[in-house]
Amino acid sequence: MHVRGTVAGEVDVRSVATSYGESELAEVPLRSADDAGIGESPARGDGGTATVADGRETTTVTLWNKWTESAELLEPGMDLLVTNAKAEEYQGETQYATTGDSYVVVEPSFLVSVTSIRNWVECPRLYYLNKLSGVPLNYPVVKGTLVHEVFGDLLRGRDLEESIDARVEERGLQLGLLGETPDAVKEEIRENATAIEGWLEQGRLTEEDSWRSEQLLISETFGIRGRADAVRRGAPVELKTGKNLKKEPRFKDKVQAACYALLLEEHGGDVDIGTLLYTKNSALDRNEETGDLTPAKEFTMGDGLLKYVVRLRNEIAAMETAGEIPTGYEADAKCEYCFEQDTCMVVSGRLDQESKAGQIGQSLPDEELEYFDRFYRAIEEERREVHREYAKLWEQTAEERADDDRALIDLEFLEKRPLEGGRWELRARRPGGANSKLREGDLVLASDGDPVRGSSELARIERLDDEIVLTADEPVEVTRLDVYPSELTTDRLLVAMHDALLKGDERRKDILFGRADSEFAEIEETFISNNDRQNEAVTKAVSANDCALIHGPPGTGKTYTIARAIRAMVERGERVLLSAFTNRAVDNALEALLEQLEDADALDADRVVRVGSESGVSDGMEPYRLERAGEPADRVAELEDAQVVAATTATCGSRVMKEQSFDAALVDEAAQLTEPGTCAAINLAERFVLVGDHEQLPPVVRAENDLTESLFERLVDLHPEAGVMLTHQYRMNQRIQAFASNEFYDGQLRPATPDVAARTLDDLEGVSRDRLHESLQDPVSFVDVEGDRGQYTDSAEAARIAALIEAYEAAGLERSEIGVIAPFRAQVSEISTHVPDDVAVDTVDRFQGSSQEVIVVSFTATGSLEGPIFEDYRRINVALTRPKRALVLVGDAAALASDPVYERMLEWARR
DNA sequence: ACTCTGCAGAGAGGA
Repeated sequence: MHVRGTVAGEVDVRSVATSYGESELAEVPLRSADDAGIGESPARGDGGTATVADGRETTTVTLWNKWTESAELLEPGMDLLVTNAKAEEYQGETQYATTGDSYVVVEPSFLVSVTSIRNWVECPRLYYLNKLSGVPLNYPVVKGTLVHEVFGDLLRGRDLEESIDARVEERGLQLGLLGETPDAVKEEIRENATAIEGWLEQGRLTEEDSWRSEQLLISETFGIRGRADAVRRGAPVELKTGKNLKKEPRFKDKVQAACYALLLEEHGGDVDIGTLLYTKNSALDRNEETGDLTPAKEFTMGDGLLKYVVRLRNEIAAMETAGEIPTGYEADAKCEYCFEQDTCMVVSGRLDQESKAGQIGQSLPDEELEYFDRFYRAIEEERREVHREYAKLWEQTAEERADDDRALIDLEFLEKRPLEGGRWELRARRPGGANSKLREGDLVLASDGDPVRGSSELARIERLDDEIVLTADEPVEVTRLDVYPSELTTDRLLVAMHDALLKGDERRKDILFGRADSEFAEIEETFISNNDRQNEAVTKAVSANDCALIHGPPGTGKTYTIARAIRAMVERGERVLLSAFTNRAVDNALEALLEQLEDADALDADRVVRVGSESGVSDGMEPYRLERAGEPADRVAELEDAQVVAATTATCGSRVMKEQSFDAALVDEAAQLTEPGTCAAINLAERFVLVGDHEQLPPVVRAENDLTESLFERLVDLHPEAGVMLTHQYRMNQRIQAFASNEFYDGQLRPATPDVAARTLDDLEGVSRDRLHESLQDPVSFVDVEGDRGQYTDSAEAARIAALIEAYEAAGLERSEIGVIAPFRAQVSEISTHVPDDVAVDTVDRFQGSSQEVIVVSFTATGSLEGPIFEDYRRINVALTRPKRALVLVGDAAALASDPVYERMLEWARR
């Protein structure tokens, strides 16, 4: 029986005399988890789980012997799972205890990766450093990855030479940055691969092996996840590119294999053999002791090792839950043999952390230490949220996942087709109307219906229509797709923050912490002659020695201003990075820049490069996209000769981009970026320019924390000397802009020209306002609809909106000139069923950054305006500033009048 | 209570 609950008090660890001698035990007071009884862990097919106490009772679980080590880690409030526990009656109360078959798992919903455990067993500090500073681009690692890829290909039956050629080609850019030539790399891989091939041949001679490569495994019981290099007859095989002439595998390698064994056990396996393949071992390296010729070392995994691995995992989970930083004393590793010793000492010294290796150098100033602490915590909170997403894979039913738009379920599997190179193409049909946040190009968990316990594979969505096309390493009979929760972004945020504080130069930090003002060079040049503020913005951007901050309200020409500034920098011979959070914003800014450069004949378009994935980059910018595959020298030349490089901030944190440096970084939509996110871009440049509007929507974060304020917003207050606000807008009729201007911009926003101020629907060809009902003839109107009281949908509003669209069409408008904005996604789909397809209907959040001739806003609130979505007034600012010529607000007047800001909006709309 | 974009991935190795 499995016992699961929350630690309810202090844990008592002591020794007792038993018939077997002296034993250690820990008594853990356990309370049932929030809504379930103790022990009510997720139902599993084997019937091994039972409810052991009802309601919120507290009981005691006794952990024996080695498990007391995990008990010492427990703090009240942590979750605990004990598998195969036995029940005992004690003074009329049911208590529980571990048995010889038990595992004790601390915070089981915290998913620890196998790599983390492998690093941790070497030294907990190594685990921490790896997380904090990432692994830079280096040849041994790239080579290791290549050998693994070739190994996978061999298992899938691909020809060796073909595989090597293809895999080396794919990594052209990385190899180029490392200064490697394809021939030399191929030769090295061939050496490693020969060992693999020979060993595989041996296996084939003796028996029929069943293989799986690169299997993604998640364990809800042990709280571990990872990707096994290969699985042979249910047992893990780990590939190592290095050499090991000892008789035994390295301990950390054994631990790694044991992790996969645990994961496989949960998937129905029962294995006690692990294989390590040291591919640099060759016949020439005959082991003196054993006469070993083969690169493979098999070892038997005892129960003890598997339990040890779970205890290691518990150490990580407990430390992360408690928010502690490891010191290295947790392990008995010797620092003098450690490759990371210097880094470890420097980090310890700079961050004033206790460390076994000792400290070097001066500690950062207190305010920087405090900043580090705050953001470290915030980023780790985000990571916990990603872990919660994982937990939902098994905590929620397929239907709940589908309702949350996190999964596509009940797909009809159509076919699997082998692709060149050993991969597979999978096809499935989805039932009509099914919706999800999955998009083409996304990485997903493709499963046969159960992504955790069933067979699942990491796959890429190639096409997403009624028919879905996927590519994957193995042929899963896919009937369900789940969003794959990735920690990549969190990892990169942490590294960006680390780099900003520990690698950033002092002058930059003086600016970030407000200890110095930004300085500007003298420039006598007019860049934009018809808009003083834009000209001032470009001047500041170009002349800043440190930073410039451009505040651009809706329609004020932010993107044009950026493009003009970059052109000026390029003309001065500088190398410039152009970045933003979203791919769309990067592509928009890049498009504007290309127009500028073309007009000015300023730069060969060949020297503009867009870095990003094929699915992220828009079709229009695809010609500028840097291809990663190819001849190394060519790939690297294309990147390094580029005078302008455009990439999202997430990509700026990639290993390839971190090798690049720039004179200036320009970040668009900077108010939508977290501080560490912004740092990922500006870390790469000598000086930076942030462009944005903190009166529009803030960064998207999962947890409520310090990440919600952008660096842009903080610096705007800190550095008035660096700021410029654009005030002339080129989008809205004067009547439309009035409310936003007064409410959000102190009345400073004004039409750039009389034409803009006076623009109405009548200016559009074939459109006449006279054909509209009188109540819609003003540029701003309000339609009072008493809603249907639905929480997130309102069909009364939706029906009314459909009628409004017909009215606008009757007045001569094209459907594509009309946009409908609603606060909730549910209402967006409700409206979509009422209006024709070519009318753009979307959430406020997704409308940010675009505009339309006519905008209809559906407030979707009846009676009152309660709910977090209405609390952030920046959202109405975005909604109301999208139209050029006409704005229609649809909603319940009584509800809107219940909030002062919305009430003022109502007065303005009704005039 | 809601909004929701990025990322190839996790692990690759050196005494």
